[in-house]
Amino acid sequence: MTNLKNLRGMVDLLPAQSESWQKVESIARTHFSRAGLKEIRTPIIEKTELFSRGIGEGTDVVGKEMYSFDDRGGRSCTLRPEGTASVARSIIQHGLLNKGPQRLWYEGPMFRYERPQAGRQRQFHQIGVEFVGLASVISDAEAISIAWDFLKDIGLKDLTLELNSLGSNEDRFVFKEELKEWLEKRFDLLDEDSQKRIKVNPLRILDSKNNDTKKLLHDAPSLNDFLSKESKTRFDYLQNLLDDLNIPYKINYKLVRGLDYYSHTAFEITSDHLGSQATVCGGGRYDNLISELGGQKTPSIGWAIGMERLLILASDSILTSRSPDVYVIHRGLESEKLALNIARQLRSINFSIELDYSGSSFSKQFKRADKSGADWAIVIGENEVLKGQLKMKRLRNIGNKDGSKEYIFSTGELDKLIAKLNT
RNA sequence: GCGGGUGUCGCCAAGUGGUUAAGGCAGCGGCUUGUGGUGCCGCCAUCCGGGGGUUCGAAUCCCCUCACUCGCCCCA
Repeated sequence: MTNLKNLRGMVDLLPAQSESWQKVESIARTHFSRAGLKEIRTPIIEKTELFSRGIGEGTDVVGKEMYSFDDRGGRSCTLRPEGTASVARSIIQHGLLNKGPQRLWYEGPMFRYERPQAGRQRQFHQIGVEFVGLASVISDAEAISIAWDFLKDIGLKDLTLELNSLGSNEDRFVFKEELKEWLEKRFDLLDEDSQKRIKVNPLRILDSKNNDTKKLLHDAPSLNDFLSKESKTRFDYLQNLLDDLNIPYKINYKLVRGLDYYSHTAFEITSDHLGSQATVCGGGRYDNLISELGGQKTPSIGWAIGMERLLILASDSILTSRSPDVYVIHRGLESEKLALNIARQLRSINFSIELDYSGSSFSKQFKRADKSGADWAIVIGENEVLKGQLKMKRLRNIGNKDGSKEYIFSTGELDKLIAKLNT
């Protein structure tokens, strides 16, 4: 087993966890379908160009985190590092906007070549929502509220919604020049990373984690002061709507986010229980992405939640795994046939049944039955077969009304056994 | 790409130069030739991430390497 191990940062999802994932996914689906969203599934590999153009050449994701390779035809391909660009591409390609605005969700693996650490893997999973072709502030509020309510429903506590407005392209352009000038005057005081960023992406210096730079930035021009009247009104109205929905938020003027396509609304939902990678959900408005990729100008907003991070935070009720309803114990050839048959019949009416395969002693089988967590054991041995009977035993005391632990049914009256199971 | 930490059975874990590598959990078998959750007994690493070296002798010291992990950057 020395060579054949998983690639770094690629994680197996083992049976012990898959049930929790399914629960989360099922809750997500409920939320999405209530909100009238439709699912979209796109390939996990795209032309490299889609991401470099869509996400932005200057971003970390494109600059150093993409899983890119040439296929046998010499085309440069990339494992998707995020979902939005693919969704945008698909919408343009299939002319979906001719049918009106698209309200979509997606789920699946994403790939980023980074050093793995807590809450970060190279293959990770996002579940995301995109409202494409919607410009109104209500759509921002709606998108945010879907994320917020979903996370709350999963049982996450101590979440913070951080909110900012990046303004329009024009706002940002003016601000960027101003900021650049301000920073250049203080070039020597900046940390190395930030010095490099001045030319490429000065906005990103704003959320530098370097303490000295942070201090310095206290007096830097704020993007907020450069927002046009329209942008400001927009931002104010969004806050207004969130207030109405009783969704608490914290304005964070330094929140810029690492993908180029955002404008106006940008937000993150964070938790202090995640260690260093605090963001569980991130998103924003991307009014220029679709046109950037060759479509019509199409205002849009979306977000993505990291499944792995979500599951780190999920409540115990999501994480506990389900036991079978009934454990079937049997010994002997005839019993085996009957056991298989009974299991099948009970399964057909939606009971979950675990059948013992060991052929070991009853005592052993009972121990296993107990460990399985099942409430009931059905015991089928030679005596039972001879008498045409089934013995059913209660393994746990929950809801034991009549005080009895053992029940005997004839094989002909399975309905009585089922009635007992339902008590 | 750059820092810090760790690497002994499926999981947890003792052992820090002296040769049979504790223990617990899980697993398997038995006590109990048909009845559970307790208890008791037995089995379960010729090997200590890998490769070199030092030594009479190493899991324990040195070197290299790999993997995992936490953090930086950035993000989900």
